[in-house]
Amino acid sequence: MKTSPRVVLSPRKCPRQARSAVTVDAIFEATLQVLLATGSTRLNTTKVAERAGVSVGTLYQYFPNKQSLLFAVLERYLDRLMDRLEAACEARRGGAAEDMIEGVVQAYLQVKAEEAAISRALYYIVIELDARELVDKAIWRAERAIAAMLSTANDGQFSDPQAIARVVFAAIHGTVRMFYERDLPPMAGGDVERQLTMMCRSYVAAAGRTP
Amino acid sequence: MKTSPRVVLSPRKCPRQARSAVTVDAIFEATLQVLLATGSTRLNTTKVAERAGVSVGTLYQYFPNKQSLLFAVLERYLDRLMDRLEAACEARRGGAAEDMIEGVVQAYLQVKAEEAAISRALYYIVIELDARELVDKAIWRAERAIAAMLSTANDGQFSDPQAIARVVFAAIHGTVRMFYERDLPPMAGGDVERQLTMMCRSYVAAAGRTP
Amino acid sequence: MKTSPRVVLSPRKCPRQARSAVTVDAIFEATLQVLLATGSTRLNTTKVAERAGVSVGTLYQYFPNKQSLLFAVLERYLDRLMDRLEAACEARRGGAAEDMIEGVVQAYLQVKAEEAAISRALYYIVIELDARELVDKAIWRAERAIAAMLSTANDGQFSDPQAIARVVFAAIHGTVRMFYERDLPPMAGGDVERQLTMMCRSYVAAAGRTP
Amino acid sequence: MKTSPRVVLSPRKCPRQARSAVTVDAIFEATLQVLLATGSTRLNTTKVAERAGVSVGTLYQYFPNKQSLLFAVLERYLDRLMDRLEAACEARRGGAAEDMIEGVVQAYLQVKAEEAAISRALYYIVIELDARELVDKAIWRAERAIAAMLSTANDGQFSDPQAIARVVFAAIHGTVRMFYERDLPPMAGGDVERQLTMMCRSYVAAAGRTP
DNA sequence: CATGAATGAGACTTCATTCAT
DNA sequence: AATGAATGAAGTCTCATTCAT
Repeated sequence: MKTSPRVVLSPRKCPRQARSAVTVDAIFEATLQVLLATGSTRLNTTKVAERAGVSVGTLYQYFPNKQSLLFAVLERYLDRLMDRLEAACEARRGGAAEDMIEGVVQAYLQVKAEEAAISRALYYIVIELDARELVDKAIWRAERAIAAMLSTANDGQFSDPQAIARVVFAAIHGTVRMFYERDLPPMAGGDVERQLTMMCRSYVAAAGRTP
Repeated sequence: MKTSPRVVLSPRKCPRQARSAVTVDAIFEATLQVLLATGSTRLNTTKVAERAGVSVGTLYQYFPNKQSLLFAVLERYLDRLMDRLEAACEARRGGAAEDMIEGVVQAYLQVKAEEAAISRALYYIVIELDARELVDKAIWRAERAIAAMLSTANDGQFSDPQAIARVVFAAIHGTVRMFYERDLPPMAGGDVERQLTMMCRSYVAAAGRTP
Repeated sequence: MKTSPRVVLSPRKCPRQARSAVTVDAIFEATLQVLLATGSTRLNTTKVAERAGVSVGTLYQYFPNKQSLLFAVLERYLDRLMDRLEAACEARRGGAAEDMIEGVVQAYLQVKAEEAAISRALYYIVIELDARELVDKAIWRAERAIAAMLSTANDGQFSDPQAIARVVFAAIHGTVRMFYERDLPPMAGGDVERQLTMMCRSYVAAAGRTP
Repeated sequence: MKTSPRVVLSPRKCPRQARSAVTVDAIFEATLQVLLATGSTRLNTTKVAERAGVSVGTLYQYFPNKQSLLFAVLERYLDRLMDRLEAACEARRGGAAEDMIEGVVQAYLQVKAEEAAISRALYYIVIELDARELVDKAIWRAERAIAAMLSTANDGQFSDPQAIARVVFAAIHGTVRMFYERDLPPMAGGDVERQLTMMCRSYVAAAGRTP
């Protein structure tokens, strides 16, 4: 896929009619399926359209080019992922710092376990589109959510919750990626969680706080 | 007319003459350069051959197909990376556990900083080739090196150094990846290092040890 | 980047629109023309597409690969050839055995004379594709047609018409091939026919029959 | 393989030294092996040289190009085949006409049975090189041998032995090719022979003779 | 709006042949 | 003489995108 010559990444039109929304949804779903079934290299617009039960022409009415499609799919995925993380953080506000962190680890692991394959496949898109901005935006959401949660800790105030959140999220995300990217978690799932939790807890505990 | 191919990943022939070795090296080097200059999606065998100053035919005399070339490049990169990590671990044997870990963090950050771009570009190859085995092998080397180092700690024996090593490496690797994959380290470099160090130190400290 | 192909011989899609049928026909026709004009070794998909007045892409939309194209062309040719032979056999039912055979010889020679060149060119395809099955199917049709005709002989019943048909067809086909494959029939056309007819007549006469 | 621009078909040099003869023989043998093992499309000079245990360069010292190699291989094969047929004819001189013919059928079937695969593979070369002349020469040898044999019949003189020989050989060769080209002779081997013999005997018997 | 046939640039790969060593 | 590394033209096939119906 060629990337250079100034490509439009935003979808062509917002589906106003119900029918359109269904079509777009089908296309999104089809993209993921093709991605999983045939791999990212073999993904092409014709296959996606076929799977979605529409013609290529129709696909191109909703997305001006392949990149915009992938971009939209990625965006939607990240949005939903972060929605869930935010919800998890909100649900845990007001507890003890270490417990809150434990909750985040748990939530993130669970979400990722459910969709390890999709996650992996989409990573290809990130590189292909150089869609780092989109990922950054997602990371910011995650950090903000975690930081906001940490601010409500009932056992002391962090001097820089944002910084803590940043490292905690990096550690969780990175670790999880490392284990789930390999198909067989070489550690029993529970073990990863325990160790990762221990690491984050001890980090949070070590981070300076004013009571 | 082709009749029924077969995808092979191992290189085609070992260069017997001195001339050949030079050629193969040039091809490796060219691959990295093209990868960095044009991105992984734009990489094609013609460009690589051109950059290496040879003809496509020559390239295909050493690698039966594009995949085997990328595979070999990746393998070589990971080998060298792990060589450096192992050296760093060995140089720090026999210290206090937390200090050793600090050293590893430092070393890994340094290595990765030097080649963030290449590292990122190669990650695409991992996905495209589904070369997880190769990555796994590298990870094992890293874990073994760290575990071996931890076993020489002069301030107490870990009950399961392998497990500690695993999580520590995952955290370091994951965190680093997250920050370096975004071109601009959003944290001052020093800050990442400080926080990551703190996290790993506190984890190691928290891990059970028998004096 | 290709990952793992698979050689398919069946056509890719059935033309649904009228336009498609025209295209496919043009491609068939073009294949034969290129075959005759440049020889089988020089035949390539680009030339065929050009001759057919379409782009390579179009060609590949109907045939997944070069082999399937050649296969289809061969199949169509054999089908038509056998259609004509069957018609000739049917038209001669109910005569004297030797006369019927004479008719078959005549018919086959005529058909082949008309398309000696194509026939020769296609033979290369049979070898290249190892499309013996296709040829076998055609031979079976021929044998069945001849045997059925022989069964209607008004001058005695053959004990094994199938066996007679088999040898008769082999002799006719083989002999014809031998003479037409060399561009210049070294025997005056009439002479071949006369001799071949004599051979087949005497064979049929010699074969056991019950009045 | 390109065929047009005036290509030299004769071998580059007649091996004068024993060593050369061995090399050339090895190359011939290797060509057949590669032909059988990988098929005619995949046959290439490098593979042949490898199999023969020499380098491509050496191969090109004996044959100016690929075509001349194939040409030589074919020529040698046909020569040997006809040597055997001639021998068979000579051994049967002076018998009854029908018995002599029976002998030829027998001999030809036996020879071809032994090397059906090679025979088939070489046929490709005939087409690729358009080496009909070579084949014609072989056919002439066969016809001459059979005609000469027929002239010694002790039971009557044929008016045109050459013509009889021509048709008999065409029938035998064509029939045999038809049955052996299909891997599985659909008739029990003995049955082919019996029927073919009957056909040729009755033809020879029917052909005019002066006692 | 939808369809799907058509396009064609461009990617991968092969292989006959040469020539420096 | 022998070797085998290097060449590069040519062939096969893919796929994003357009447009007539």
